[in-house]
Amino acid sequence: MMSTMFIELVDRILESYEYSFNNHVARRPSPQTWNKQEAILTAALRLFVERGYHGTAVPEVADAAGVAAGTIYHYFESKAALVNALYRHWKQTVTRAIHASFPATAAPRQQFAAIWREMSTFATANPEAFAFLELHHHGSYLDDESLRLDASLRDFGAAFVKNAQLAGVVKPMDPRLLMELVFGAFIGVLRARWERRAFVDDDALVKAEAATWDAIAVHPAG
Amino acid sequence: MMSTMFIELVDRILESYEYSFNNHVARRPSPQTWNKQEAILTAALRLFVERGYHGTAVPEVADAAGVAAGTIYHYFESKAALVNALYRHWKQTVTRAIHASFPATAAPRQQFAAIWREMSTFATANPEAFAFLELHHHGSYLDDESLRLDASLRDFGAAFVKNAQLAGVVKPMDPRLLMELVFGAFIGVLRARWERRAFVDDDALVKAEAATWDAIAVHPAG
Amino acid sequence: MMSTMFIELVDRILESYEYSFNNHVARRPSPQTWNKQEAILTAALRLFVERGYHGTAVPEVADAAGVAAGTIYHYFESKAALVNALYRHWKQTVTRAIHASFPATAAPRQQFAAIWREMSTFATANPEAFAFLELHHHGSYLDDESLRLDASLRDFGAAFVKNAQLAGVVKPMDPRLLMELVFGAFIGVLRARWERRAFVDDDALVKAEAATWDAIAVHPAG
Amino acid sequence: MMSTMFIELVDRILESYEYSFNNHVARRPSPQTWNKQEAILTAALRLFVERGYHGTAVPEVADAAGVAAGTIYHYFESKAALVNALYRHWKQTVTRAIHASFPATAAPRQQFAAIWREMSTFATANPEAFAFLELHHHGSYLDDESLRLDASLRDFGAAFVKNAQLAGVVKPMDPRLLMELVFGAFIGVLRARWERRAFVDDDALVKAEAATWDAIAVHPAG
DNA sequence: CATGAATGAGCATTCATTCAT
DNA sequence: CATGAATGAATGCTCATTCAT
Repeated sequence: MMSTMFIELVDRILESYEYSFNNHVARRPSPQTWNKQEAILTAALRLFVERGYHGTAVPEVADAAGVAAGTIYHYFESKAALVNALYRHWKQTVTRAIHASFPATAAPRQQFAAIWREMSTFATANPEAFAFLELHHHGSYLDDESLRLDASLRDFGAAFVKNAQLAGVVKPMDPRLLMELVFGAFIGVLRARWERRAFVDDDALVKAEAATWDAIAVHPAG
Repeated sequence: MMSTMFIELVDRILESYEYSFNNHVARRPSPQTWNKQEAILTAALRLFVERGYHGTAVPEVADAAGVAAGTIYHYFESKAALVNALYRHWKQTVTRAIHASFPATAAPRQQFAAIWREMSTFATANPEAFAFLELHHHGSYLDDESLRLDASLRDFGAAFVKNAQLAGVVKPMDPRLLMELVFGAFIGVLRARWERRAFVDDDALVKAEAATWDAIAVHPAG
Repeated sequence: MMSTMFIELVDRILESYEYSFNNHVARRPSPQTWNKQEAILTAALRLFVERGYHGTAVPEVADAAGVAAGTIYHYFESKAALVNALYRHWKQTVTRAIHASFPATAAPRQQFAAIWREMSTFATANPEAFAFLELHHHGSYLDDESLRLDASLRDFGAAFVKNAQLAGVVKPMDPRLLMELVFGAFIGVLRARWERRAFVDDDALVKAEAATWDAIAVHPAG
Repeated sequence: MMSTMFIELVDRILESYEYSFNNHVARRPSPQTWNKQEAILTAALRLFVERGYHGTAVPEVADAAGVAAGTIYHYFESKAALVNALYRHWKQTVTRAIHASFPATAAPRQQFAAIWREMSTFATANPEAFAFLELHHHGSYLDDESLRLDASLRDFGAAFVKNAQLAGVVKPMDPRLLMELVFGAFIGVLRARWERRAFVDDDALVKAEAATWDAIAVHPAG
């Protein structure tokens, strides 16, 4: 059974979907410029992943996007606004996907599997976006709104853990700690795949999911 | 029982202890200059963690270390040599600590606990060093020797997992995957502490260790 | 009579006129930016002559040209590219002038006078450019193309000497040696004027020409 | 017959021999340090010729000389003092040699041959020193004393020309101009050898001497 | 909207010189 | 005398941002 708090959290997250990456955009683009903004974001994603934020020059992004350097400043107030828009866009995408597929009435074990599966799907379909979001340290340039989005996904994870603990199937520990442990394990596996230190196919991801569930699950002979 | 391969790996790691962070230092310092080199390394560690490699200017490091900008180039050939010396120094320190306390004849469960305990001790005693080593993407500026050191610690972890699998106490999956999953979980927990998203004391670390063991352990009823 | 080899050389030189100093320029400038590029080249010429290549700082060139330091790098890839563009521009100018006024069908004595006159005109009209081209040691920063241009002018001189030797009016010695001797004498005279060690007007240049012809000419009684 | 003026000039030059390259030296060295000073000068000569004055770092000179960087400042007040000492040393050496072998009572033709021969000998025996003295533009760092030494050799040359004109064997032109023309021709030939643009052996030098004499000589049918 | 030339502060690095030992 | 660590101003060059077109 779902706790009230969890339900409320989920609602709050749904509301936050309103925040698009246009929040920090200099102007509201007309349809025909959409392609240019998208081209900029796509180029920026690749370059930020390849060389990092500080290692990527704005004119390089412009070149890769096929636009002039000045054009970037029509769509984004600054380099920092660009990286935040990127971060927000993809963080919302993954958050939305997780939530959309979350089986609110299923058992925690199935919910866990669903979350893991959704993150796997996202990381497989958008490896650069996943690398950008989770494999980099976004030290100082993320703004409050970006950090809030990140926190909201973690809140969701922690709420799920708390709920599962109420159901008695997850270890009675700090839910935040367990949530971070699970995310850490997932990221560890995906980073190993990204950095080609391990061969990780769908089957391996499913097995890793079962193993990670074991980490937080209550075991008969614990 | 310990496999031969595992023993050999451990020996190779012991040999690699010879490499000090003076390997990539421009000049061999005399005793009285040691303080200056240490001051540079300490300042660089803090700043690289705070702002990242590309986000930190060499003159900033010099200021923080209380030396002139040019002095850094008496001790390190370049900014890249400095960050590699730093990386190597701390990676060796943690590798050495793990190995020194590794109970080669104990059961895998105790070995796992020892590794986790040593990493916890290191991360608690040197939080900045741990953040530097594990929370950053060390993209393009790490050299082969630094990468080798990182790989050697992962080899050790994978060898441990393989050995534990031979003993039948760890799940029969790709040992590299399990190793990365465990490291990821550990880093996740420590990152949560570093970024103040969770209160993680020694007790919590011990509990997290038990949970993470569950992730890779074979369980009676699955 | 003109030797075939000489004719061919002259043709090759004519072809090389295609190479403008924009060859090594970072971007192709639009008409209105021409002034800035020219301002940079003019300032660089003066400063390189006054203080030498290594003795001139790029920001000094920028100041003298009335542009920002960074602007230089819009027009030239590097300081070395700038000095090569400068060298090439003026070397081509003088080479072109010599060739354009070369009386291919005249007697060697008149050809010699024409070459000398053209070099004199150039050195008088562009004293800084001549000083830059001939009074400096262009050690390590000249690239192959620049060296090729220099060589091509010397080839032309040597070919002229060889041709004049065939006509029996020039001493039967290594034509390259005679050519270098003549160029050296010319540079010596012009350097004396540049460094104000002698008063050298047009009349003096004409007399010096006659004297230098005597150096290579066959004399009745030796 | 030798003019009085010429004799007096020669005397003044002889006096100037007193100025050794120790004039601008920080301390008067004791015998055992002579080697170090010499080592510094030898290393500096080579490096200044190879890379130019501004292109050579003082610590590089120290390295090449096998001394510490600070040691150079025991012998020379500054980098400029070092290059001036070097210039003076070699300029005096060549001046002394020319004068020592100058046949004061011989005919101008023989005197000319003697000067040329002495310069050839010097340039052959000390190619780096000759390259340093004559093939480089010593723009801004030569001090008055160095310039005076250079001027005194040119004065000698001009006086010789004037004397030969009195004897009626040299063209009646500005003697300074003829002197510069002759030096220029000589330098042109030697530069061609130094830069390997022509094969110049002793025989070629003798022939070049005869040619250069023709440049300034009065010819029957001029 | 879009451009890209222009800016100038900031970067990593060098190097002439000093000075404590 | 001799050293070489230390300095810090200066160098060649980059790059986020602006703005005239």
